[in-house]
Amino acid sequence: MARSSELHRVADRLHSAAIYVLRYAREADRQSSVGPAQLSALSVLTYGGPHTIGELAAVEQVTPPTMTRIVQALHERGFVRLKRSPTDARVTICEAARAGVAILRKARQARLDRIEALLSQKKLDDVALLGKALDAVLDDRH
Amino acid sequence: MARSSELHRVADRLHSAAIYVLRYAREADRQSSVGPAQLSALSVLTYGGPHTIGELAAVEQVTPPTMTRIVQALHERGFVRLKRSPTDARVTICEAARAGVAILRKARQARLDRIEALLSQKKLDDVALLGKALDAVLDDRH
DNA sequence: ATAGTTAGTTAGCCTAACTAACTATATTTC
DNA sequence: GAAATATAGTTAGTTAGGCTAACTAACTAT
Repeated sequence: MARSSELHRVADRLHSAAIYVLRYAREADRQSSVGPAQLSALSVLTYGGPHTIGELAAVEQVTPPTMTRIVQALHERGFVRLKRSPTDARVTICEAARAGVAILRKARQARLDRIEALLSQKKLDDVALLGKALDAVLDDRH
Repeated sequence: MARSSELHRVADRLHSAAIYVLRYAREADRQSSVGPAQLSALSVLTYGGPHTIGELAAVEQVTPPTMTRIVQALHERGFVRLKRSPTDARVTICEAARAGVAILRKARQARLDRIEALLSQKKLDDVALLGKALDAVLDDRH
């Protein structure tokens, strides 16, 4: 457990850094035609396998109606397959379709390329240090 | 300049971490009644002093019409003061009002509290390492 | 004085978030 | 086994925040 003043300072720094990094990365999304909420849901389906609407809503921390719309948009574009649960007819199971996986990979790579460009301006040692620090502090959620 | 594979890995890690941290912090905004775009603009005005609409749009990396609306919303709520530039009648100068500074401080602190709670679960050394790494990698933009 | 540029606004569209209220299906309870 | 309740998802309507296109007002330069 960290000293309070240091915690304070790092929380502030992390907040600013997160805003800066995502704002920078988001510029890559403008090409992609699929918004960040849709990409994020698609990412869960691609790397985490099929999920119900409710599960997706919980993972993405949005309300069910919001996830309904996100999934509808993905479905209209052919990026997910939908089917009824065989054991519970209320439940809709979503699965990433081939085109969805492809678009996700592409959009994700565009974001990572931008962040990489940002990091490549920095010293190797500093980047390695950041890698180590992130590994230490963040467990593998999301 | 970092090795390509390491850059790759850190970019990915930083991306995930930024998403996670902001998603977590954003929960604090639900109380606040002022949206993130408004808060961010208010932050620029509070810590950076008066700016024109155009300057704000540039800093926040949004288009001028978007910033017009953000500033209008802040003005309606009494969080900013507006005045014409004395030297150029096209220009609108925005300045944080007392109520704006207050709401910003409160909302910002709520976000930082949440991030701090996240960090306080980690080891002191790891948090300090992250602080060092962020200091090294990010210069003081934003 | 007119032509061109710059600052900002208006209008209209989109995504993505919310709440409230609904339908359809499952489950529980009497 | 019927009624009551709970759960999964949808629909409807609102709000914030992003965009482009097209506009007005004001300044600048020729």
